[in-house]
Amino acid sequence: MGTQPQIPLEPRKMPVQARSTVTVEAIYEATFQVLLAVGPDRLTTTRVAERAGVSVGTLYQYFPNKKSLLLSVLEKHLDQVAGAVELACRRNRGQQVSTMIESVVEAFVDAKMKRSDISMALYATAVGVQERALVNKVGKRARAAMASMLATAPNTRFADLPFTSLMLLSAMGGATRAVLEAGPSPGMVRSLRKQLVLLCRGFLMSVAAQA
Amino acid sequence: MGTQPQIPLEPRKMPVQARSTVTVEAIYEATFQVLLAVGPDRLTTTRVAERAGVSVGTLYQYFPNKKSLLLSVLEKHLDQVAGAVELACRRNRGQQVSTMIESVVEAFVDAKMKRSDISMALYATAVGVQERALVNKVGKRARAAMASMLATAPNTRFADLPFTSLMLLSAMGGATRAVLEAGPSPGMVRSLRKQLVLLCRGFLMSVAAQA
DNA sequence: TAATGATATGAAGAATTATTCAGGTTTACA
DNA sequence: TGTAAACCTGAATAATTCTTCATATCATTA
Repeated sequence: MGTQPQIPLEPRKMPVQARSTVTVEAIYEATFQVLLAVGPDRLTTTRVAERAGVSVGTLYQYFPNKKSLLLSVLEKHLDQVAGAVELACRRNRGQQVSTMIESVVEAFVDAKMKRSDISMALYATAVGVQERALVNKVGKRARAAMASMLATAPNTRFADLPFTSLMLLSAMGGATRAVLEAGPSPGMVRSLRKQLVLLCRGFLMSVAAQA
Repeated sequence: MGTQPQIPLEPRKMPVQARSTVTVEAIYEATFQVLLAVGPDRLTTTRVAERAGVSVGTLYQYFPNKKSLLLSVLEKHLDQVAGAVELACRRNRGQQVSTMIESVVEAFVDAKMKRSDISMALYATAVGVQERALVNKVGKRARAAMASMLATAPNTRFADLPFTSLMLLSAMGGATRAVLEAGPSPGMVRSLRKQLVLLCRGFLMSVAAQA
C-alpha cells in the first residue's frame, strides 16, 4: 500500500547543440499528436519517437522514462496558462472588478485556445497522482495571483478570497474544458468568452453582496 | 488514421443467481478501490479480481475485457448523477430561478459527495475517446433537463438556453472537481454548496439582464 | 438424488511495451 | 585535420499484463 517506487522524473540531459533542441521540440510535438491520435492508453514511447522522426533511444536520452515525458509535456502547458493568468492579474491590480474579470478571462481563454489541440490532448494525462500534484501546484500559483489582484479592488471586500479564487478558476476551467470537448467552433469560443465574463462577474457581485 | 479495432464492450453475461450478483458488485467496488489505491495506469484485471476476492476468470465472465469494465463502472456513476439532476429539474419546473438553482445544486453536490471516493476515482477513467463519448451522452441528458426547467421560469427569458445550461453544469462540475481534489473537508463542501448557488444565481441574473 | 446450467478457478499463452546499450554519425574547435 | 564530445540508432531484453480454457464446484429443479 502506498509509497510509489521512486523513479527519476527530471530530464536526463539538456540539449546543447541546435539539432538536439530541434529533436526535443519534435518529441514534445509528437507527444501531443500521438495523444490526440490514439489516446493515452495506446501511447507508446516507440510511437512517439517514430512520429517525431527519431529513434526510441534518442527519446530516452532526454527523458529517463515515459512518465517523465508526459509530466514534462504537461508542465510546459500548465506553466504557460498559469503565466498568462498571473500576468493579467499583475496588470490589473487596482482596477474595477469588472475590468479585472474581463482581462483574466481573456488571458485564460487565449492561453487555452492558442493551441486548443494541446489543451485537449493533455486532459488525458492529468490523471495520476503526480500529475494531479503538478496541476495543483500550478493551480495554486494562479489562485494566489487572482486573490492578490482581487484584494486591490476599490470599494469591495471579499470574505474568503482563497476560496473565491478557487471557485472562479475552477469554474472557468470546467466550462472551457466542456466547450473544448464539444468541438470548439469559433462561434462557441466567442460565446464562451462572453458567458465566462458574465459568470465570473455575476458570482463576484453575489459574493460581495453577501459580505 | 482512426477507426479503432472493434472490441465488444457490452457485459458478457448478466448475473442470474444471487451469488453472482454479489460477485459483480464486489468487482465494481474493487475497481474503485484499485483505482484509488494505485491509479489507472497500474490497475490490472488481476489486481481488481484479487481485491474483489474472486479469480480473474470470474471477472472475464461478466466483462469481455478491461475497457468494458472501466466503462461500465463509469456509466453507473454518471447515470446516478445525471438521474439526480434530472429529478431535481423535473420537480422544480415553474419555480423561481433562485429556487431552481438551489435544488439542482443540492442534488448535484449530494450525488457527487454521496461516494466522493468514487467520484474522484472515476476522473481518472474519463480519458479515452469512448469514455468521453459516454460523458458527453450523459451530460447531454442533464443539460436538456436543465434547459427544459429553466424555460418554465416565470418572468424570465434566456437567450441561448442550451449554451447557458452547458455553462452552468460544466462550471458546477469544474468547481466540484477542484474541491474534491483539494481534499474535501466537511467545511469545504459546505462552502462549495453555498458558493455554487451564488455562482449559478449570479450568472443567470447577468444573462437575464443581457436579454 | 440425478442432471443441467450457472458460477468459479488460475496456470499458461500470446502479445505488447518500456528500457538498455554497444556501436555508429555528426558537430565543435584546437 | 584530428579528436573529443554530443548526438543518434534500433535490435534485443526483460517485464508486465490481458485473456483464454480446461476443469471443478455450487444451485436448482424435476
